[in-house]
Amino acid sequence: MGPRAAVRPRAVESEATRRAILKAAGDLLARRGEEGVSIREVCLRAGVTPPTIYHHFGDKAALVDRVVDDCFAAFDLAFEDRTPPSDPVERLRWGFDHYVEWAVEHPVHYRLMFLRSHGRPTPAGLASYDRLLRMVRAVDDAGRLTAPFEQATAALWSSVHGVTSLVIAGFWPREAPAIALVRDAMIAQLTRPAAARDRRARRKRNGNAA
Amino acid sequence: MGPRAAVRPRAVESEATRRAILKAAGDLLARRGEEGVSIREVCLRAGVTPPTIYHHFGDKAALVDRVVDDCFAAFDLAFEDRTPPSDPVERLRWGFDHYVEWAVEHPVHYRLMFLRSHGRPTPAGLASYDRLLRMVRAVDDAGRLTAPFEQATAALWSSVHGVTSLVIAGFWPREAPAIALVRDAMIAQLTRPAAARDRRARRKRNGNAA
DNA sequence: CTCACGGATATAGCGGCGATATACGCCAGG
DNA sequence: CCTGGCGTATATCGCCGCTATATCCGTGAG
Repeated sequence: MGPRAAVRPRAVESEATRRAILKAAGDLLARRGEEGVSIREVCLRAGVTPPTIYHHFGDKAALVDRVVDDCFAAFDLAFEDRTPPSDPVERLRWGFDHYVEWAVEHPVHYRLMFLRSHGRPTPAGLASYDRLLRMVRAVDDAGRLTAPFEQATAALWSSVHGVTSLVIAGFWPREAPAIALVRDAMIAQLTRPAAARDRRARRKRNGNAA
Repeated sequence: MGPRAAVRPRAVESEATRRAILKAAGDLLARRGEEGVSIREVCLRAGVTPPTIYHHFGDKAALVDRVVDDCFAAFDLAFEDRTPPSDPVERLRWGFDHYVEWAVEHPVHYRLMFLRSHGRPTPAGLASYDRLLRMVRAVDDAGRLTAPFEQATAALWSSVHGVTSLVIAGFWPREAPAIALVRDAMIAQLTRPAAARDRRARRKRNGNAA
């Protein structure tokens, strides 16, 4: 920890190697896409040799899984960095839009996270889903959900995932008007307006809502 | 063309080779999945050598594109083989269910058709989309569409694609109740009930509707 | 302090992949 | 009968994921 650490302990060295591999793989993924990530190329960028990667990660799929974990963390952070509307239904709309926006800006990552064939829910992925669950729970707590809680959550996810996949795959332009149509249709069907007294109370608290 | 063709003309021979390659690639895709289709394996099954494939198709991606064309044809056929409900809105529901059903039974093919990164609309793919367009057009012609025609079509496609992708990817079981929830929510929001006199006329024509 | 242990890394190579330069055989038009 | 060119085969390139084997060196027991 002090300046004397000219010879770092082996565990520290090993962890640094591990990080270098993950960083190289992540950079490669972002720059050259999914096909651009090869063990040999990662080795060149991380300054290691293939057996080191296999020692740390097992195989290429496991390495990619770890990178995908980081993607989920970045995905979560993109929501954490912005302040959502206070109205729970408006928060759903806000989340929908930012979900699509993030995915369009990181199509390679989104594909790895949600479009692969195995669909194993990673811990980081479950944390992301938990954020959605909490958003829908807030609507339910306000008495404004018109469908069973889990089903409504799943339905909203599938809606935003549907439009996102079509944009990512290139079938739709990113400004497709159908995106907002799907968003508003699902929200209109799964939620009900706030009761009049709630709306009055909210206006009093917030001034003008966005 | 006659029985004299003991020595087949070169063009016929070549076309037979082309078909053999496509058949081998299609079988391989269905049996071993997307990763199982390799030029060498196709060669073994079709009884040809690599340059022949490259002569006929250019590269592996083009060969796969041709196979995907056949997938769209099979997809279309799955709808052609069944008789849809006469009510245009019920036909949407019927189409939604059969879309999901077909995709769940052919996940590898669905993935190639709709989940790849390039999303080039092939002629066969456009024909499939045309079927959806006609279904929505029928709703519009009955005066029962609540959104612009193209947007409503796109929104319906994205909804069914969303639930399908999540099932295909393994995030949802194929019997997930949210599937019907999404289906009915989108249809409820994008269509309106038939006018009373239309409903009476339809009942008189059809007896009891399904 | 010594030294065997074992975790971490390197060298070299296997089998398979997509793709191709080159060459050959065989049908078609003269 | 030539002969041009299309369709196919041989052989090979460079890259891939992965691993058997060997080496280095920090570490912990004596």
